[in-house]
Amino acid sequence: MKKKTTGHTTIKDVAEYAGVSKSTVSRYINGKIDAISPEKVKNIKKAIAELNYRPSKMAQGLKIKKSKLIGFVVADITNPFSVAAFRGVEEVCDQYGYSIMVCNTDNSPEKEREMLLKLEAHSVEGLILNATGENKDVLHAFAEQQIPTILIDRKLPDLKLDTVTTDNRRITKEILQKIYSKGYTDVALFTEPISSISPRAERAAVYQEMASAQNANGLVRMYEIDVKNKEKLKVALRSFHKEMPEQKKAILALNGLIMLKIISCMEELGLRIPQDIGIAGFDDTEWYKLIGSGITTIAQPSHDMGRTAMERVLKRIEGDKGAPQTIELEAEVIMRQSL
Amino acid sequence: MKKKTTGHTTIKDVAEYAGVSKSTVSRYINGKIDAISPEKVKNIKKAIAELNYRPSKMAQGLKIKKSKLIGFVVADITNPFSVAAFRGVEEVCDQYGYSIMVCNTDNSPEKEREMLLKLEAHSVEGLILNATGENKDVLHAFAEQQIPTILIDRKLPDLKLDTVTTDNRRITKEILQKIYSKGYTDVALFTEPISSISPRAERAAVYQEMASAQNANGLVRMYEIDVKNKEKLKVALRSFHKEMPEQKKAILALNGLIMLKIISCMEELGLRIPQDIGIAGFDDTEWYKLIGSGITTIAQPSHDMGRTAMERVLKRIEGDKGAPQTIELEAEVIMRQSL
DNA sequence: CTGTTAGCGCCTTCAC
DNA sequence: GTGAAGGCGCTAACAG
Repeated sequence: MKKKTTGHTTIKDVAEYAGVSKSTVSRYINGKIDAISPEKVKNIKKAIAELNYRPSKMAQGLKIKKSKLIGFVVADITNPFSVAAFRGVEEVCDQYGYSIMVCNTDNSPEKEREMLLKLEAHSVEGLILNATGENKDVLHAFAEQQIPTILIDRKLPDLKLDTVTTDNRRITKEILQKIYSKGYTDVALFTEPISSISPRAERAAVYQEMASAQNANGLVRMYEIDVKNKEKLKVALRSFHKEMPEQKKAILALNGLIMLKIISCMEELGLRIPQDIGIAGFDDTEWYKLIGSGITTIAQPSHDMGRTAMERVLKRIEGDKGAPQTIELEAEVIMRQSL
Repeated sequence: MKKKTTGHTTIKDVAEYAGVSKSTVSRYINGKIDAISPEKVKNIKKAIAELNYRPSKMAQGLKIKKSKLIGFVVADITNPFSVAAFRGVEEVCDQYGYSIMVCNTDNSPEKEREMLLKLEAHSVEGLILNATGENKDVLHAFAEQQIPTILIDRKLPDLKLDTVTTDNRRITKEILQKIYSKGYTDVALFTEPISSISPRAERAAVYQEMASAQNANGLVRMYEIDVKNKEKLKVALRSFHKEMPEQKKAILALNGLIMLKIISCMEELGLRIPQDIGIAGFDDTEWYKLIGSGITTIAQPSHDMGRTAMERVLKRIEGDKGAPQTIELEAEVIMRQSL
């Protein structure tokens, strides 16, 4: 009956130490306490404490087919959105005893594929995915194995999956209206490549409609920029500033990353905000209010999106077989002085 | 021999479909291909592809005692340091087929304890920990089970564990020298509660030495601030600014979070940087160069710290039994215009 | 080269 | 109330 001092303690050790069978220990672990005689309960409790026993999730999982693992796959962990969403996911995971495997795809479909396969191999019970737009086949495999998958932020139209996003169209319209109502007559959109990323596409579409109706001469000015290429961004910025100098100019930055690059380049070019060009964008950071006199932006409920997504996962795990639903959370325009 | 269309495919399914035994499939999975007749190899490959088979890590893990899981526990996922370090960890994890369970403790020892126990239950093969300073007993349990644990950023003096940090003393000294050499005569330290967090303690200690030697009247001015309490911070800021107005004043912010709060409060108080008070701090963000004319700061090699920590974990997993080592990476002062 | 056997740590009938 | 037995999906000798 002496304590082992090394290696992992198993249910067998506990059983022997407590002088009962493995079954009884198992019952104890699983809370069937009032089906065990009080004395044995006491012994088992003591054994567990002294042996420092922790039931192996792997063994439990193998048996009952529940890993207590959730996969959280983000396109860019560097994006504050990802971190905020993570915290939301985490809150509800903690509450229900789930752990989170975090994967970062860097917007690379290949990396995403690897991560998804890895998560599948690890038997995650649910998946929260900020998708690149590819790997439909793997997602299909998840569906076949009944592993609930929730899309976050980015929709995948042809894949009938639960989705949590923002009301991109409405909010984009709202901010553009505010821009135009401030007298801007030449509004440009700066964006990372849209490819098939739904929020980008939706925002761009609304911009196109509104710009062609309200920009001077109906000119739609969309600049697709590779954020790694600062020089090209500067060229774009300079050319936008130079053309039609008599118009009052503003830029709508399609996400936080490109906003950062724009501000940085404008500074280097000696372009003033908002005197030379007004700016507004998506995503909010605490830093925004400290840049110049504050950056006007759209704050997404990132944290809530994470929470909501994980709550959906939970519902599915609990057996909800309802039709996939798309949940749109409300974003909010925060007016500061950059317009 | 027909394909199952639902549920998880197991090694048994593959074996039957390919007309071989489970052992042979197992051999295939584990790369012992030249110990199998070419024809069977072909059949197995085909079966795996058609059945969409992915070996269960849980079952493998149970058998060979390798979960391919790494626990990454950070005190504050919101801190850019955590994200940068994560990416470093991730890089090497990807390379070696490990997955990462990310846990956020919010600097709460209780939450940390829960997370650690959870990770232990999941049989992580290694642990990278940005510690709160408590839970030595659980860490002890990890050691007993030979689960390599690497401390990152924050040391735990009485625990002889591998540790990856920054040369806090040297770099703090360097930046303070730069501050004093710019003619500042009244330098204050603003910090979150130091408690027993090693980088904070080390930075504060160096500050105390240098301030008592070089501040006017040898005055050491340390303000311990709860970052949640903006009012108290403002009071501190105002009082620091008012006392001895004839001295040239600067603040050293002990980390990025408190820096953010300081800048924000100074703005609200109408205090100008650096005319009224010069500032410098720790941690770097891309935003720093855009605030005013740029914030002078210390950039930590966060990403490398993550990489290095994970590399250490790997060495330990591979059997390195050497004495625990403390690896100090070099930080760097980035001078901008806030001083 | 390949199949049979015996577990890994745990849970779950099924008898007692 | 309790233990013995079987099996989750996989690997690792051990015989052929």
